[in-house]
Amino acid sequence: MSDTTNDTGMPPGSVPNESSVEVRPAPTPRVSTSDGKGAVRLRVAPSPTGDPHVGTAYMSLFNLAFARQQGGQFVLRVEDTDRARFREDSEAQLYDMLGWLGLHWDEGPDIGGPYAPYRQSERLDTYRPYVERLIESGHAYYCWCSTERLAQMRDVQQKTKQPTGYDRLCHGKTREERAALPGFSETPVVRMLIPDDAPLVFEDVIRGTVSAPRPDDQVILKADGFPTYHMAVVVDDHEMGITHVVRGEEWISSTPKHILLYRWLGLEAPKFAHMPLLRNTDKSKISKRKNPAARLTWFREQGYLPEALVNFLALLAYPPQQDAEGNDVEVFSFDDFSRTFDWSKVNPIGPIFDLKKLDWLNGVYIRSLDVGEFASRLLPYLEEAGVLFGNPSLGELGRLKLVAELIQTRMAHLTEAPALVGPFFVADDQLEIADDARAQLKEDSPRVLDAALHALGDIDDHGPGVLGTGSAWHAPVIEAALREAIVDGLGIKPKFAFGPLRTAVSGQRISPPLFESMEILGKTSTLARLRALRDSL
RNA sequence: GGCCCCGUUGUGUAGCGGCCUAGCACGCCGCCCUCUCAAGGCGGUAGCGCGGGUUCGAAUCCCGUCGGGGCUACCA
Repeated sequence: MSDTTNDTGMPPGSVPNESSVEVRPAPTPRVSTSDGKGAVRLRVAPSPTGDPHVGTAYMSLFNLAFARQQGGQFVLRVEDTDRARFREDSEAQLYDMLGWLGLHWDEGPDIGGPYAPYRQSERLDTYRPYVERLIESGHAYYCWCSTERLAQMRDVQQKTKQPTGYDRLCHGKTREERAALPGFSETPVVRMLIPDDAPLVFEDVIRGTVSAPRPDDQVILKADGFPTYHMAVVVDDHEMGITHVVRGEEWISSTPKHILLYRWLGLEAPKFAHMPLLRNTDKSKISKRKNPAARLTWFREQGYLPEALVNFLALLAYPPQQDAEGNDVEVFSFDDFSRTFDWSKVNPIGPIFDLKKLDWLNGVYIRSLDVGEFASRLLPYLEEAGVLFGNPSLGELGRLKLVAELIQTRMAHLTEAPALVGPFFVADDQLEIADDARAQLKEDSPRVLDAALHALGDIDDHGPGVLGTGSAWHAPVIEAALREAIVDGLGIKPKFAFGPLRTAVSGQRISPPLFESMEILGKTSTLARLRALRDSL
């Protein structure tokens, strides 16, 4: 078992105990230190065809957990063989998101490694000899059929309810012989010649013995000279020394092709683990079209903490951790997950990607952060919303930390911060009173506000220290004064006594605790805001 | 259509022939706490798809059935 440390999915409470709000240093460029000789080697092999997919993070998590447990390596390989769907910025986004999640790879296109290059488009020369060997040994053959003929053929097969599959028109023919027939294309592809006795059963580390459909004569080299996934994955996994192929269940049906390729090439096949597929609410395979959460970037936009997402993902199709007494523990770190990880515990049922538990977990992680750390995580969202700008002053950061303390138990998403924090960073005469807040003011509001103004005016806020510290302007004093004046004095129930004050101070119906808010704002601002609302009635 | 994979409360899971009148977490509902909203505490709701077997005994094993999903590309 590995004792390799990593910084993925920090557990609650393991954050640095830094008491100030700090701005993060720029990430230092990573360089691969892998020697490619780990006990086990796993990889994740996404294709850069758009926004990074949540499934990629899910696969990476399980790959990494096992690799770390075994003291092996985790490789990131970019499968960019589909030139039609290739998206330029996709790769950078992928690095960004996996890095954000703390799912770090030991080798990859960006950091190199002993088996570089890690981008398939840069490995074209690698595949050629393998394809040649297959053609020479008679396991593969050229095919000149045009896409039109292929489509037509499939059409007929489907209409006559025949199994679909290539009809081998080109097999055994020379270019000249084939050219005489219709549906000829100048640039050939190369196809596998699937034998009748192709092995259809294989061992899966999650599912045990699995049988798969009989493949047809799959294309392994495209007309544009790029290998298909099937060819590239087998060659690369072999050349890169991959010991465990972990991928989605959708690949079960093509595994026989890969096994055949390994066999023909005389290579040892890796172990296979087919993970269940994450689902939309309607149980279909999770898709960006049906589910915004299929986009990895969505989680950061929505104010989720990366450690919460990692924790959540580790709970999908996998049981929780257990404590010494055998009780379930749902909140845990990547290291805990990795330490106890076992393929046999993976549930083959495809879990529905339901955000409810993630929302709860996010709250749990938010509450577990040190206040300073919490405040610094708020910064990007506050800047995005225009509550704070560029380089906040020391005073602003100090105030933010005080406010952060009040709102930490009141948030499920970081995106909720601007609404809660905003009132503390707006000029008194710029504070907007929300319509719904104003609407719920009762006819006794003026009396309440007058009483508050009077009672608070008597509190002495002079004294040493910032924010009135050292003065009498403290939440307990403020509360006592207000209760005496309004609850006792006017005989108004607390619930109604403080409503108008809350609205005056925050502009909202719902806000952080009132008296603490007043303390942070200071006497001058508090009175100005109470006065402003009073004057507007 | 064909071939595969899968089937425990709304969701995620535990269960691997008797400890199951099916446990846990989230959600939901109610109560408590309370200056709002949260957080926290306490309690509650809801499930083995269906039908046959095997067995003294089945959520657990077998068969069928129904249901869901995946694949069926010069996409991954």
